[in-house]
Amino acid sequence: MTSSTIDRILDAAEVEFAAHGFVETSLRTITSKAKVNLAAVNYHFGSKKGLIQAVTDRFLGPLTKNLQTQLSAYEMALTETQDDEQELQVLLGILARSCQQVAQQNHHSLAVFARLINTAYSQSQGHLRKHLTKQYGASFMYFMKLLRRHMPLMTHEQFFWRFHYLLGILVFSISSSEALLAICEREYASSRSLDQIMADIVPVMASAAQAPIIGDS
Amino acid sequence: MTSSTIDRILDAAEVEFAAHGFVETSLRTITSKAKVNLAAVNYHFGSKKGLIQAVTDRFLGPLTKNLQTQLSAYEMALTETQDDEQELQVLLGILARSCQQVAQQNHHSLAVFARLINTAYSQSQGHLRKHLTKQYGASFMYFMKLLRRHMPLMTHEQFFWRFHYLLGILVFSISSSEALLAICEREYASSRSLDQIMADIVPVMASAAQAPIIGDS
DNA sequence: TATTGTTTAAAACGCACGTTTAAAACTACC
DNA sequence: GGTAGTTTTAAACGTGCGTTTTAAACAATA
Repeated sequence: MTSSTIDRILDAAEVEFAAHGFVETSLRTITSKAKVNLAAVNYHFGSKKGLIQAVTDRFLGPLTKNLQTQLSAYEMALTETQDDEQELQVLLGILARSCQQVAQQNHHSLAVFARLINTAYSQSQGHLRKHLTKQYGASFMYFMKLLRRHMPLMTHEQFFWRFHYLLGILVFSISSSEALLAICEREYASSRSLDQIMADIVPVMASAAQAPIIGDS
Repeated sequence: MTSSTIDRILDAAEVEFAAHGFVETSLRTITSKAKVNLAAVNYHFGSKKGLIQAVTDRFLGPLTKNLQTQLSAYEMALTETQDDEQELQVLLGILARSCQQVAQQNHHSLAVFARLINTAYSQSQGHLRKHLTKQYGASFMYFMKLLRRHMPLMTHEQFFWRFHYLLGILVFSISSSEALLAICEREYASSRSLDQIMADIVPVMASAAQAPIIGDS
């Protein structure tokens, strides 16, 4: 099997990146966990940056594809006269479920995704963010366009901010999910899962989306 | 002036930590920006970890103190028959304003704070999180106790999750504020500030807090 | 089987990091 | 003014990192 090395590197890297982040994970720990020679990363991926991109692309591709198909199906069925509140929750549910389905295939990819978004937005000179929006931005633009319809009274700027407040719920929930689930297990003896979190946040995001506008511009 | 070195280190460290995070900021860049000898950090703070703690303590102290006094004042004036929705916004506004006021004294401390929370919740074996809750947890427990009154229909577990969803809005907004403000400036030619963001998110958090409960437990 | 191209292996390179050291400079007090 | 304690300085130490190199092992083809 020729690609066994590549896959083992990607799997190990995903786990370590999800647990300790990009910079705090060394190629030496990745390659040792993958039981692969150290030089294999640079041989197959060129550099550590190339590996990070390969890891993220592996789930970002399916995620956007999944999102895209679900969104167009949603837009098709939109003409029927339905409750706007309900439609909003369906739309937000699509986003949550897309994340969820990607996570089902690989439990760690979603944590990597959240880290990716967080680091991308944490640097104002966001080359990573620009790369993400250039590569996968179309799907998210599509999502934003559909979401925009449910917040017609906002200006574009107000919607921009509100959208990122909603994104904060999603990203923080995912990136903190491991810690929060552990606390929940210990404190309330309740074994939840990431699926339940993703289901939980949909009505919360919907309410946040519909909150009155106060901004002065 | 004896403590000039210490203060210059703290100031420079805060700026660099806010901009590039803890691990990606080296003592060499900090000491060179502070125009101070490299060894000064280890001399005055013992280690890099000690410096990080000193930087965070410098604003975490005032923040919790500020929060504490505002919360007790809030609790005093609570007996009057007021709109619950309005009181909730006041309470959330206290949290936002506490962050805001700390940020006014030092523009970068709030970004460091957001990074701190993010990294604390990103590791499930969160020694940093436990240290934070042990050191400053009392004020946040107090806040949670007051917030809890506005969500009486939830179980403790449901409240736990909902609280962290709200926290996601706050933390993501702060940690992404620099990037988002830059995008907003470029895209909408609108010069906003962190103060406006803090004011913006209050009604959003309030709506998120009041969202219906769906969770199965 | 010989040859070519691809993958793995072990070792080393250069670099940046946090930290330590030991002497110099400074400060304050007798 | 000399001395003890504190702070600053310059240099080096050891470590771990990403990366490169060179050769060996392997695979496929003729």
